[in-house]
Amino acid sequence: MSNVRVSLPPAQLLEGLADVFGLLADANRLRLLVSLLEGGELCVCDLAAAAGMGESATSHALRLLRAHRVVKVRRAGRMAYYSLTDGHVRMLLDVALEHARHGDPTGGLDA
Amino acid sequence: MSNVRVSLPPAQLLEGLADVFGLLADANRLRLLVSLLEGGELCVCDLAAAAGMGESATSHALRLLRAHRVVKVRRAGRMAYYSLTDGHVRMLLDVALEHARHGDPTGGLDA
DNA sequence: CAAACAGCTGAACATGTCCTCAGACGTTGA
DNA sequence: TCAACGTCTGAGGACATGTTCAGCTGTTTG
Repeated sequence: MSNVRVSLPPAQLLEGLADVFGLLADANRLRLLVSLLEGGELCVCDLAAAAGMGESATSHALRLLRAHRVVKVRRAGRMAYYSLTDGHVRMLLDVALEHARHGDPTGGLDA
Repeated sequence: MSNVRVSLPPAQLLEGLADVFGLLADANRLRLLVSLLEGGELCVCDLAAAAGMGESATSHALRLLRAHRVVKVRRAGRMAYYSLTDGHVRMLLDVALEHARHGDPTGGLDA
């Protein structure tokens, strides 16, 4: 052992960070979020169609994203319109997408 | 239904993105990565100590990160020195940490 | 009102994840 | 050579995750 001292961020911060990354760690949720990033405000059935997933699964996914304040709802009659909450997630999404799209082909990451 | 057309990135890109986020979706792995971000190049036992996890668990985690080209190894005798691969992950880590540390307190994300 | 609609929810099930344990390997030092 | 060391690995089990299914609420329409 080599007496290395590394000062890590507090556990709470890391757990929170891991949670947020966890929300982005699912292709279907990414589809929903990217749809919202482009579409602005969409209802559940449109989101389901866009992401190609069942409406129940979509609802479950949105529930999760909502619980973490990543998306917000506006209810109008029997419709529920979802949109992105301004926050870190939006930025992470932007950054990740930007670099994944026309990113380095030999890029540091595979898939 | 409202005839909304949203053009999503190809499935392969989204899957890959989700995979990468998945790697960051664990507090222990984050600890390892942040340690490497600060420490530069560390051996398994130091990483284990820094992250406060067992050496077997550390090895398993590093194996995963290695398989995805997020970290690389340099072997010297019976030691294995790990370091970050330059790539998207490093940037995502930087961005996320930066904004999580002195980020907005009312921030767009909870935990 | 009744039926269709949009969405929400909980249960059940299948997968996946991450840890520990035990043991293996090659390396180093006595 | 033998034992300690650093690391790696597979098996096993506990736990989390994501989907579907069935049924529910509230809203609009015929």
